[in-house]
Amino acid sequence: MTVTLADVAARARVSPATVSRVLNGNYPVAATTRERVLRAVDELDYVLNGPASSLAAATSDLVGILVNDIADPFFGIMAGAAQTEIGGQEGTGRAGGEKLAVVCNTGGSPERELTYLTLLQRQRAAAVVLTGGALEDPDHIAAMASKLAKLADAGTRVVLCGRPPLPDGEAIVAALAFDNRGGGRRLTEHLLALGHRKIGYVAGPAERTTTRHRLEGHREALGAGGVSGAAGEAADQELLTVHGPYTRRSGYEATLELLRRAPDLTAVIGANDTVALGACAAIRDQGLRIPQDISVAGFDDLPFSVDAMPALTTVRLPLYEAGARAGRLAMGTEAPPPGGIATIGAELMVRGSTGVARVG
Amino acid sequence: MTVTLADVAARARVSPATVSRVLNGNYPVAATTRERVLRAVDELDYVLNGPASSLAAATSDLVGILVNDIADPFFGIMAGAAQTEIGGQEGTGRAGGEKLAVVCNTGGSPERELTYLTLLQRQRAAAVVLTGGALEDPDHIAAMASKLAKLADAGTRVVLCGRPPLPDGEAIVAALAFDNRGGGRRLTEHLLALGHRKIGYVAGPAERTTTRHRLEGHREALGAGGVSGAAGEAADQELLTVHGPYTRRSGYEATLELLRRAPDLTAVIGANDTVALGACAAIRDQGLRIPQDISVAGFDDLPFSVDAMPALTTVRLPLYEAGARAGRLAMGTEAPPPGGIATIGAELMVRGSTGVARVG
DNA sequence: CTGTTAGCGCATTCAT
DNA sequence: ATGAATGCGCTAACAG
Repeated sequence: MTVTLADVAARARVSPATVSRVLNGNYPVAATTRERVLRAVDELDYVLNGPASSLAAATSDLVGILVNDIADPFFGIMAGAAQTEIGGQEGTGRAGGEKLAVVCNTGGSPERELTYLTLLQRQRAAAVVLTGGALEDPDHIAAMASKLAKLADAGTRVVLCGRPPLPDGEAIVAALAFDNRGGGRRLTEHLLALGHRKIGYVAGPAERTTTRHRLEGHREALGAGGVSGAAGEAADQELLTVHGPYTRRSGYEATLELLRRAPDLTAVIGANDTVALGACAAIRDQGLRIPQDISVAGFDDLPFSVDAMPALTTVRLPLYEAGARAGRLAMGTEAPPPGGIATIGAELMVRGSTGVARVG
Repeated sequence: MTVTLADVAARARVSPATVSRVLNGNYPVAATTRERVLRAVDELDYVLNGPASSLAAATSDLVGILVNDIADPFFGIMAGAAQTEIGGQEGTGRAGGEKLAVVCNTGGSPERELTYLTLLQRQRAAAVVLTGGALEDPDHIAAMASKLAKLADAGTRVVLCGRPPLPDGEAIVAALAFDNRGGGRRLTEHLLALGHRKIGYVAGPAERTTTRHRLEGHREALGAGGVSGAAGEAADQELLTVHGPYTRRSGYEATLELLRRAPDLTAVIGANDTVALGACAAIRDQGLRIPQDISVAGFDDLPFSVDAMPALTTVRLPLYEAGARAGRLAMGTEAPPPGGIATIGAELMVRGSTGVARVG
């Protein structure tokens, strides 16, 4: 029924072992023999049996890329870059040594994150790339650390991309972390320099590393700027912060809420660009102008941010480069950074959505 | 070293077959025995060997979802929906019967599309979902048809989502096609009703089904509206059409080109929303207003389209619903439509970016 | 309901 | 450079 290695061997008048060797290309085979075998492969339209191959070799060519939200270009860009790096070597059309880079969407659910890792472990994946911020729940962190350690034990290469290293990060090949704190700080410094003192902050989901780091950078800048230094002002800051998911809707509603709490607001920072666009919509719906009445800033610099009117001031994260590097790290084609940890810079992009704070 | 089924069996004092049965849950096992086995699984921290399992059973739990561009929410939304439907049954944390839904990014390259299919075939994937428009090159169509037939032969369920059926579509389980032609027609009818007669069209990549169908709908409406009926006007239409990739940049540059060719243009249609946003930027950079001077419309109704200023008139495609349905079709949990083919409606969303055509 | 037996298709020793 | 033999870990008949 289905063509096997033995069939190819018979047709090429060689032993199965020889066919295996030419297919895997990791063993010397006479040129004429190889030719004969490849011809037989084509003629029979043979396709290697992956499971059998993986079983015998005790490793597979599967590489998993985990993302929190596949519909968000933030992850799409990183995942696409990693996948290009991993599975990009334009196949021969035949059965070569290509890796199968696949992306798995956890939807931000910690359970599904663990489930996917188990599934990948079950497949004896060659590598796993985890992208984006992590949940800060202690139980989940422990479960993840244990799971990743087992994967590493079984020979799976683990790479973190846009995610800070785990407490006990021995198991991982490398962690590429974004400088969310620094980015957040620079963004707020920019607003302070424009004279803003009442700055609303629509933060991301609570208990996520990304959310916390960006917020910490923001408050760091406020403190250094003397805005939240005085007693009583910490509570004020709490008042000016609202948490929510990374959606336009969250940005819209949180901004309305902030405007209600503090009508004298002169600027709003969004957890990311999508949230910031929601904030823009809310502000305009209130009859206010951007940036004359209220400045708005985002985070990530996704492709559409430059298209907003006015164009969005934001913090650029080199998503493609980070994803590509993670892909190479997973393949073992790039040396890990010293200590296994690298911090990736975040660059402030000043555009039209932020301006001098209005007076009064 | 690594824990196997036999180890679990020994610890639970049952035969390997029994362990296999409780793990796969597709065979009656005494409750107390099952309990004992599951305890042993947990104690030993056993994880099923996927390749071995797939080899013995001659099928795997892998489901591939192919997308043209993972960084584009158009695909992200469909893929995410399909993945939720396929791998969504919140795992027990242990090793259950979950399917592994994975998305593969072809980047629009026909070679990579075929390579991924071969890789999936090699893994003996349980199902494959192909999303988005297809390339119309005859060679590629033939290669795809042949490859899909082989996959189907090997027991892989093939589902098309947002892609028209293949010429000889016997092999596929179902094809869910978007009504791109109807959507394109209604969009242009809307513009004609507003008095537009000179309509620029920034089309998608040539030789793609999606591009052709949307364009056909557009021209159908023009013909019915008497705009391109007269002789000589066909050439005029060619002049008003520019092809390019689905990018903002393409929309921007093509629009500048269209404006150069026909300064009396009163409307521009983008191949999709991203392209339309690029068109908006170009128009504004020329000092023109939307929609007073020029109307702009897109396609897809991606989440950000409503955030443009003014909000984008576009054609809504129910991407999430289509993806979810494709997922269920792939799982076999939903009956295929009659004839295996279903056309999914495209709804016109009129917003602020289109208005009455200026006179003169 | 449970145990026994046989492969699944390939990679890899060892020979030659 | 090639062939022969062995086993990877599991599922699927069959018995019982």
